[in-house]
Amino acid sequence: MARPRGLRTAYCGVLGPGDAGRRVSVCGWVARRREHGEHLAFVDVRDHTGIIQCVVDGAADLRSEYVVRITGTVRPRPEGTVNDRLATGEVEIGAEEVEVLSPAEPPPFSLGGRSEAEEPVRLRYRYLDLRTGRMQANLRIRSRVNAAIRRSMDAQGFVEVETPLLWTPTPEGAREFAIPSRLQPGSFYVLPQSPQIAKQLLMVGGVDRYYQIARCMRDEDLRADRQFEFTQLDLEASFVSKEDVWDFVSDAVLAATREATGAEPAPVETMTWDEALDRYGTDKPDLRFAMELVDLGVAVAATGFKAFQAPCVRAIRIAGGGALGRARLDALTNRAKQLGAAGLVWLRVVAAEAGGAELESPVAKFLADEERRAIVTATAAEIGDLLVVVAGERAPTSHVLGQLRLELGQPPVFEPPYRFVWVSDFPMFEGLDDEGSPVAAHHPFTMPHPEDIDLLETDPLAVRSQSYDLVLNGWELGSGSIRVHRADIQRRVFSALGLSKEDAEARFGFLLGAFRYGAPPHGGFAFGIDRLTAILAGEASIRDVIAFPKTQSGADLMAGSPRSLPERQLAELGIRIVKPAGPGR
RNA sequence: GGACCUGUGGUGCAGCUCGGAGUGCACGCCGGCCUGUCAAGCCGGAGGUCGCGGGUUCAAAUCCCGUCAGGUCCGCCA
Repeated sequence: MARPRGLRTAYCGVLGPGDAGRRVSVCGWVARRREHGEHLAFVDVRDHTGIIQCVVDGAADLRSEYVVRITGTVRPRPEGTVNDRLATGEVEIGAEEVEVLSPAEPPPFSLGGRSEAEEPVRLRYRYLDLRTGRMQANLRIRSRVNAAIRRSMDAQGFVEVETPLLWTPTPEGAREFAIPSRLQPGSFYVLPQSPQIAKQLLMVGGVDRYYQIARCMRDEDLRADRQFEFTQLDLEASFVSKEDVWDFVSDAVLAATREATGAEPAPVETMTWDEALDRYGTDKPDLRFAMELVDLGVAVAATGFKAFQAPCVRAIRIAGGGALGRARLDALTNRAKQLGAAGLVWLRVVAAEAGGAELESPVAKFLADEERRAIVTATAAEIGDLLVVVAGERAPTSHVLGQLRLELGQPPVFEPPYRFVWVSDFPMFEGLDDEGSPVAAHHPFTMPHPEDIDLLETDPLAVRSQSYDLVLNGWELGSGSIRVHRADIQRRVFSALGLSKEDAEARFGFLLGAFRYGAPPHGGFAFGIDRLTAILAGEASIRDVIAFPKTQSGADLMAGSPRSLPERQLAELGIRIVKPAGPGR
């Protein structure tokens, strides 16, 4: 707690019996008042530390949210009037002087009430919303998360370097925000979607270990976990392996978790992308709950049941799900189809006449006795459970079951425990573009897996990369990779991407130029601080850990952005509006 | 670009399925009373374009169409 200065000699929320007898001045907002005629009034004063009851002998001409300075003597409350629901409930201030520093109109919504206002109202009056305990706590958690990350980076020898916000357009990746140049009308800067290229140039520049708590801007659609502008811990280091990068980042996120929650988090786990897909049906597994995907390939290898004659047959076990009714099961089937499955087979695990478990299902008659037994064994199913089976190609089958797993079992993202996991060995390329060329899964400067480099020319889709994601409770916190630092490998990657030498030069010329002058092997990472903070603060949306966030349509309900610009300003920038998107404001 | 949910005094809700006078609840607000309250209490009062536009109907908060805003998600986010 900071030492009180200025108009105050004490903070409201920390006064206790030990302060009895002290003459103090507290400053804050009137949270509530309880008046008893002209002889007695109770005024609850709130600052960022909490609330203290002040007792005024006489009338108190105060209203909610008036800003006041109250001077008086701290005293124990009279017997029988202690409020044990209030941290300061054992004491009160006998007010001797009440100063109104600033009167206030009644706020549009209650700041300490039982029910919270809806988000549009909170966002319109964000400066009031920030006064609530929830937002005060969230901003302070965020500050401590940042501080813990900075301490960790500093202790690991990282150098904080700022990179430009006015950057140059890069043709790949997320849609960029464009900034018109006044001095060179018709030319543009862009706001960085990440400092990716800048930090690689810092490695060429011999910085060795760089980090930055960096703002990034992406002009893509918004979500609960995505804003136009967001903050990430961005880092890059030279002469390191991916395990080194993992150590750097793990230290920072675990320190932040300790700092924000006071609890000791489990070490960060590791898993390959293949394993994540097979066990959880997603590249961002939530390890807090089981319901893992079980492969039934062996169990039904020789089946006569057509639906199970597929390259991949997998199941999830829903403990106690046997009680689900027909309507619920039909809904589950429809959901699976909606997600792209050909169908869904459900099997209830019931007690068998001969003892043990047997399966009850519309399709049970198509399965041989030993197949049903093998399924029960493979899934470790118990009586009363429900098994849900999907068959088809490996990736879509896993994705459908992974999604069903989340919809049936996933707790809110912020619910402890905090299960961090590194997911590594992503494929280098995912799918093909319109021209039949592979598409980079991470970015084209990602180093291929050393065992797979020679597949670049023969089987590019089978090439694994040295990239990795950090996942927490099913949210992707960030991603990184060991980068290509050698011209020959870079040429082969570009070639695999269908990029000619000329195209590569035109798109990434200045980076490739830098690499000609001695680039150290390097790798790095970036993770979203908004997302990490939201989870640690117990929030399901990053808007609640951002002071002034935007709505899903990209509007700032308080400031009124975006808006049109005066004609004069547009002319100066050499901009003419062709199609007004709307009436403007 | 698409799917779904929401929109009713300042705030949070109910009313909508089955159309019948802006009906109701809680909080807040204004005034009065009240010397130990703490979600203070008691009495009284004010406050509404039922998001907006159109349609159906004798009659629309309620049914239909469109639209705007907010949210969740898909696409998108190398």
